[in-house]
Amino acid sequence: MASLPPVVVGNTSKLNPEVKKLPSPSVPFEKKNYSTKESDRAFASLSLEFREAFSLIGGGDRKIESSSYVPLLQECIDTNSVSGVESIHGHIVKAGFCQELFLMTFLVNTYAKCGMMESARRLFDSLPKRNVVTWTSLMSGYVHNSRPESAISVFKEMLDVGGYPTNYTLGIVLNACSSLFDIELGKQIHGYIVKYDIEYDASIGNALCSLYSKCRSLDMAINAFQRIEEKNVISWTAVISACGENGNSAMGLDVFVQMLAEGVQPNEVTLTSVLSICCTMQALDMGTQVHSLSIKIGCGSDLAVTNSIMYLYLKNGCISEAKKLFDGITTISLVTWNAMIAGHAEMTSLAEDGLSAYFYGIEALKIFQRLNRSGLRPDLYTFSSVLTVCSSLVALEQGEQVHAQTLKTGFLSDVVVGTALVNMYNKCGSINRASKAFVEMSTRTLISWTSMINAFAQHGLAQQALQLFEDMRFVGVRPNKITFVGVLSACSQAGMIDQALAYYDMMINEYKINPVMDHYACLVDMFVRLGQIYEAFDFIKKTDLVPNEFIWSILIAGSRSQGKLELGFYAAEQLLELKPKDSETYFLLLNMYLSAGRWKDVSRVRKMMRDEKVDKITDWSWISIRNKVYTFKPGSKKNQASEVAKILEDLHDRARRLGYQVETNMAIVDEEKEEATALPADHSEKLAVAFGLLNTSNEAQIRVIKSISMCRDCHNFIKVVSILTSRTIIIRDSKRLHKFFNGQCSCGDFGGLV
DNA sequence: CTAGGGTTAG
Repeated sequence: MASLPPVVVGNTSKLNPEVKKLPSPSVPFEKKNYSTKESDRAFASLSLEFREAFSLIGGGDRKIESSSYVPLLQECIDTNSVSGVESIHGHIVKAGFCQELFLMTFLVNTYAKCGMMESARRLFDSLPKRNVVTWTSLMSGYVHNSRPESAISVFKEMLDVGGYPTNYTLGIVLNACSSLFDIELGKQIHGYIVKYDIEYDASIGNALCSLYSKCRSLDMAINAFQRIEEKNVISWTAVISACGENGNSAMGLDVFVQMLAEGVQPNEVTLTSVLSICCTMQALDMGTQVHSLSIKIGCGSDLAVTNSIMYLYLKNGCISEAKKLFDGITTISLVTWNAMIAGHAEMTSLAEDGLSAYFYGIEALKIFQRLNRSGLRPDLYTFSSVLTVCSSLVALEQGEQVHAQTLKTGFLSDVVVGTALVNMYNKCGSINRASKAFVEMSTRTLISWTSMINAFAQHGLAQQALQLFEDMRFVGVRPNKITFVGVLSACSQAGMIDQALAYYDMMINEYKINPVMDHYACLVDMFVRLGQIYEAFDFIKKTDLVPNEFIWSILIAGSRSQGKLELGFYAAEQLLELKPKDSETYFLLLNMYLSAGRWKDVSRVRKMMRDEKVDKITDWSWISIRNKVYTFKPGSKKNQASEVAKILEDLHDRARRLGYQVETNMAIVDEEKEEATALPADHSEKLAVAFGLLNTSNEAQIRVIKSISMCRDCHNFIKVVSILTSRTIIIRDSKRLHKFFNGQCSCGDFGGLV
């Protein structure tokens, strides 16, 4: 168990040590007599709905007591009725109950709960006397209305006039610290709590637990939890959430099981926290059990619980279960919509193949449209997810529309939305607009900086990437391992070997970040780009690195372009062993043996493909023009006579005159197998690009998505097409983004190209 | 008067 924090005896002198001996907060009611006329007039001033409620408690009767207003005020809280509070307040004034401290306190609380902090404060200031509950009500109001700094200043005011805090008061102050991430004040309060030995109290312990959780100190949060004498369901829930929020999901689930074992009944809030943990752990089994449990304990229809389960199912690919839950919800909240959209957005990266990923993305956009029509207003969660979807769909037009919507609604100023926008423009091939979006952000997080650095790197703009990295360090943001992936890949693309090694060293020694596979991949990539393929192999051996698929495909591409065939075969066989179910790899290997004329190996690979039932590869491309999606398969007969085929033929002719040579050995053609392997394949992206050229204006960018990675032949061809047509052509394949312009590609003609 | 929850970016 971790030790308690040091007691900071800061400005706690005003805190009263007599915390345990507080005067009873409730003030006895004083009964008064009122004239009939007065009472009737007061009753008439009530709004209709409350007059009705009033008569139920005998409001017409002239002997009404001050406490009779409490249920009415409670009703205002429950229904969030602003006009109701004002009306009842008026009635109370007329009835002459303004001296009733208890009632006035309740009124302050009611104003606060209804979000009317100005009224609450005005009433508070007008009171001739207040007790600690009045003070606490006002503070709690500020916390609930997202004004934690006001809550703290009220707390200081109270201490200044000699008020005594209670455990409730301290809980609220801790809560305010938590919203402000003010760990310093939090520790002072904690010091006071330790000094007067009241850590055992649940309202204090629970608040401490969530404070430390929010301030990223899981040990302290657990410590606070353990010191609570009578742990209630809220204590357990707080500590479970703390585990989840601080990256220890497994412990969170353990604590949940322990809670059940100790016979503490979870409630809907507990289950939501647990479900959220299941989600991050992709623990579908546990989540399903919690789903059953939620039904058993009667909170199966709680909206937050349902949203969590729905999201869990989505993230685990159980679309129909998620849809069933969604359809069963009677009042769909914004969070429900957001979870649906985020779930589908997530599916686009989890999907097995590019084609299904694409359809999940389309589905997410459809849900977003339905949300817009439903009358609810999208928020920052919605916009961030939708922008991510636009990124994976390379859907620039939709992305621009969402951009406009974020501007109009004011959510553009949110840092997460801003970062999502940077990524959207980047992944749609527009580095200039990505950079503009980044520059216009008012605040930036590590993720924002990292996104922009990686964006520059992906576009082959090494200098800008490195400059931005230095800017980021200059403003004091600490890079993480993903930042270094951007930095190293920028160096590697530009062939800056010395800088790459220097940054690699900086990462390990200055920032104490252990290299991961992506960093190695950058360095291997760099050696290969510089033509040092044996150095690349040496580097792998030297680092005891077990290469992953990405590294093998870099080595394959390098070996092929440098004519080191034996290395290429070796690497390809390794890749196949690593990904035995990957049809793309089989075709790659097949092509390599075919082009080398190694027929024995050709038939061996063919046999393996038959055994594994790999007989075709889903080469699909699609292009979106004016919000309509067009899908293409590799050159099938029906396209031969079309205008698309004509354009393509013409482009081929003109490309040949510019020196382009067809590579005839690429076998990525389905259906007409045997023949097709010998023919220059019109892979799907060629058709999609031709279609795009035909159907857009002369200056427009062409943006195509492809389900598998581009082959070398198509890559060469499209480069030439970008010269012939003076167009920018963007192709996002399964591995990376290719932005072709004036005969060049942003990938630097490299990176797993086969 | 009090404490815990669901959905966002690399």
